[in-house]
Amino acid sequence: MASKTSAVLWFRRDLRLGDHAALHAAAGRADSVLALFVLDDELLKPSGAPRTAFLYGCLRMLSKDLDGRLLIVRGDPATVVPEVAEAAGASSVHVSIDTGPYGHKRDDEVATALAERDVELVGTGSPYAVTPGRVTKSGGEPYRVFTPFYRAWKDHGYPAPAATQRSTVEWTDPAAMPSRLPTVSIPDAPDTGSTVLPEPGEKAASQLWRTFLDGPLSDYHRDRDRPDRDGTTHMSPYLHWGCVHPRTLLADLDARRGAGAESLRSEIAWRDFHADVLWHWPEAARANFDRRFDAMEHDSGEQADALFDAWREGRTGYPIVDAGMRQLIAEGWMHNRVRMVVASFLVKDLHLPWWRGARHFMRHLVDGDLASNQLNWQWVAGSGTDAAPYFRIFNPTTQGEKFDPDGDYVRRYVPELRSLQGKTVHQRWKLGNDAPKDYPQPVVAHADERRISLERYNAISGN
DNA sequence: TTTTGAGTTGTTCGA
DNA sequence: GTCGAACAACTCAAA
Repeated sequence: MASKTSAVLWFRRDLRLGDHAALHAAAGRADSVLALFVLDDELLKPSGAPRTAFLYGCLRMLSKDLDGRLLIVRGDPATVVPEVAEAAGASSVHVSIDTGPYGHKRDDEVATALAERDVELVGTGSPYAVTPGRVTKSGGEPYRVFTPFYRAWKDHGYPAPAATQRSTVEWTDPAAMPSRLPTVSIPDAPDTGSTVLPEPGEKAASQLWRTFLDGPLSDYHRDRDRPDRDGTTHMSPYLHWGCVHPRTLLADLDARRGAGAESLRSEIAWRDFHADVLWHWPEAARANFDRRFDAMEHDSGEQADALFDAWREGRTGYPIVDAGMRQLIAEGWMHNRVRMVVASFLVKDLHLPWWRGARHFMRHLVDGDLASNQLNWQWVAGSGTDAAPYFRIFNPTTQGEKFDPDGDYVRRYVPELRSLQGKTVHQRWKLGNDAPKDYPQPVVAHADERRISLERYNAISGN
């Protein structure tokens, strides 16, 4: 009888057991599979407390689903993954492909280190419906514009969800592993202050998705823009850590008709698009995608820092902006429409560089995702793909009146304005002496700042 | 190579 | 209050 073979399944942004291509690959190749997660300080560094706490929660749920058979080690993956593979007697380490700038480099190093021990690093699937790099123009060039990408993405197609095989997988018991491995237990969640996080894990993701399908989906195309309504999926943190795979969601959407399903499908494609762009242009995580914007004049110094603090803390005197910034701190999440409004305010009204805002978002968002975050910020700033026309500058007051027409969203997050009725929360100038005294005056005048932004844009565009 | 149509999410102004 | 036009020019993608 042949000896038993084993493989390692190294979890990263795929913290689930259902519809897991790398798990299938591992189970198809070996008799037993060791589940591994590596606490990589390098990866966790830019992640703020909310995202780290959510990650630890997801790890706890995953470990529970594995009956505790999840090995957690701390260290540099290029060192510890080969150690674990050797200790497990594995001939292959299986992963979902990571196409991010850091993950890609890390996996190259790990693959090299593994190869020295005759262990293969096998990448199967990715956290995207279509793995970045696969959708190209007919000449093989990557897309820079969403709409043609979206058409090609739909033509390319995405695989159907794979059936769950968890019962047929024999999981290796990490308790039987040598003690010299740098194993740790899941750390206590970092203090997230007053931030209330979503329920972590695969089951929570699945339940939330079912609830969305049965309710808000049919009106998603309308309600997704309304921060005062609960019309969005709230799936972003789960998608980020892979508690659910996007193709699982797409399969449900494809089984339904309607504008809501089509609208959400396109949002999922946006997520794929930004990952694809970052795969082809990794420097877009830090630098302007359109390098002409390198010459854009930004404000700096004490005054600018004070305005940045006002923005961060939600005391700009623009209610929809302040509500959004306070929601970010309260929930580690902000409604998408409001993300655009506060981003536009930072860039076009305060004249601060987009990356200052992007960094703040990454520190506080539970769903903080490098590709989506950085490229959406660049979109607002005008330096990204599909850049907004120069004249598309959000008016924070108009946006508030339009998308929070009854003022419910603002009142939820800005207690100083709770005494105001209806949409008057957006129109304090109408109140005269009745305006709340404990809410700040606008830190800048939008009309003036809009003009300045247009002038600065003209200065770099050669007009 | 040239041409053509189009490009997530908006605002303001004047009739 | 509502509505349509104006707001630059350029790049991208595909025929």
